[in-house]
Amino acid sequence: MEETNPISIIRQGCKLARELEANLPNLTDQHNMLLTSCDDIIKVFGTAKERLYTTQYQDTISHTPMNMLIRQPQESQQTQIEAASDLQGWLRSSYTQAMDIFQLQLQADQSRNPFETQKLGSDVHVAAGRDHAEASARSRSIGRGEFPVPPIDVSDSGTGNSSSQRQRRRRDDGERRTLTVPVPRIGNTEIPPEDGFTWRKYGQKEILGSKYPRGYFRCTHQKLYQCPAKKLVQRLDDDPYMFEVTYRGSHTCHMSSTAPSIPPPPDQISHDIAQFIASQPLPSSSVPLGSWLSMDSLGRGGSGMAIGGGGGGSGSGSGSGAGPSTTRSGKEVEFPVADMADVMFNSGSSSSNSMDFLFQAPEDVKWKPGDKQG
DNA sequence: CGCATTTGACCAGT
DNA sequence: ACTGGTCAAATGCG
Repeated sequence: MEETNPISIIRQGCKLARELEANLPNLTDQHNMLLTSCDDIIKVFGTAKERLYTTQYQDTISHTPMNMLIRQPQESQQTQIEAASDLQGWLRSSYTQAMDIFQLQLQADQSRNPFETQKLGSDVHVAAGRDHAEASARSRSIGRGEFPVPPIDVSDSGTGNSSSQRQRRRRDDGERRTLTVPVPRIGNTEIPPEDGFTWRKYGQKEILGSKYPRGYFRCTHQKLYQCPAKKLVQRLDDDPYMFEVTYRGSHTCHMSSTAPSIPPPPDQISHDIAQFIASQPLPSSSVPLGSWLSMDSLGRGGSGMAIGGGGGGSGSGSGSGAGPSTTRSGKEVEFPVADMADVMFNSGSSSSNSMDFLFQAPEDVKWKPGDKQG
């Protein structure tokens, strides 16, 4: 591409995304075409990100996928932000798609050569994590010779001890992938970054040498699909506005749209959708569907005690837990958008705070770098 | 009532 | 022994 202006590149990417969506009905069966198209879009956005990175956003956007573009409209770059504002929906949905594709490709790539995933990650940019983080992660995992092993298999991990003690699985997923993503500076900054999947928190732990606790998440559908995917989310010590997200395992549940390992019972699907819907602050109808699908993590005002809650003494449920604060997202959107929309808008939307909370001054968002409130 | 989160305890790896 | 990762009871919320 000849363009060098990042915004122009972004526009190009959005255009591609629109074209893709327009042709979506014709391409539903042509996964290769879809992959190619998505890849093109991803590359375009990746290029845009590089431009941004190498020019003026370096400080804030460093390792950021396009969602960062969207998520910090308050300070400088007003012009670009305005120009990009109408693209937000597309960017967000594209980001979600990119993550999906990224996951898919990772899975495919992993099966071929787990060591090459980083290359793919940097290509996709969505996962172009810090080198040192990646390196350290790899040195921790791959360095020990860990490979993706059949997860879920609770039977044992070498020390088949059986007997009465409860079994604890460890390193049931081998591969790790670390990326650094920005904290949304608007809305709730406590919410871990959106990545296109739904996660359920199962633990939090203080990590030696880190100011902030590490949150442990697993796929919401772990049981349903026996999905082994997990992620660890931790705020960076030196940059509290960045999360280091480590993905472990890959989503088998995600593959349900193409090659489901275990098809979920229909009622479970509707149950999931119902829950998903119920937990969403439904936006005004003017907001592109794709946008708010991935927008939820930005502004779910209130909940999201997922991260940083409090280390040693996070007051338990005290936090305005507006319901399940799993990082909901478009993962369930394996269904046609129209269907999803139908379901959603039939569910009785009432709220109309979509973009509003996104761009309102984050004044009541009290970001406490120390957090420990002690 | 069901589900998600919190949190202390337990377990595995180094 | 230490640290990170996971479990599961307790708790809270819708």
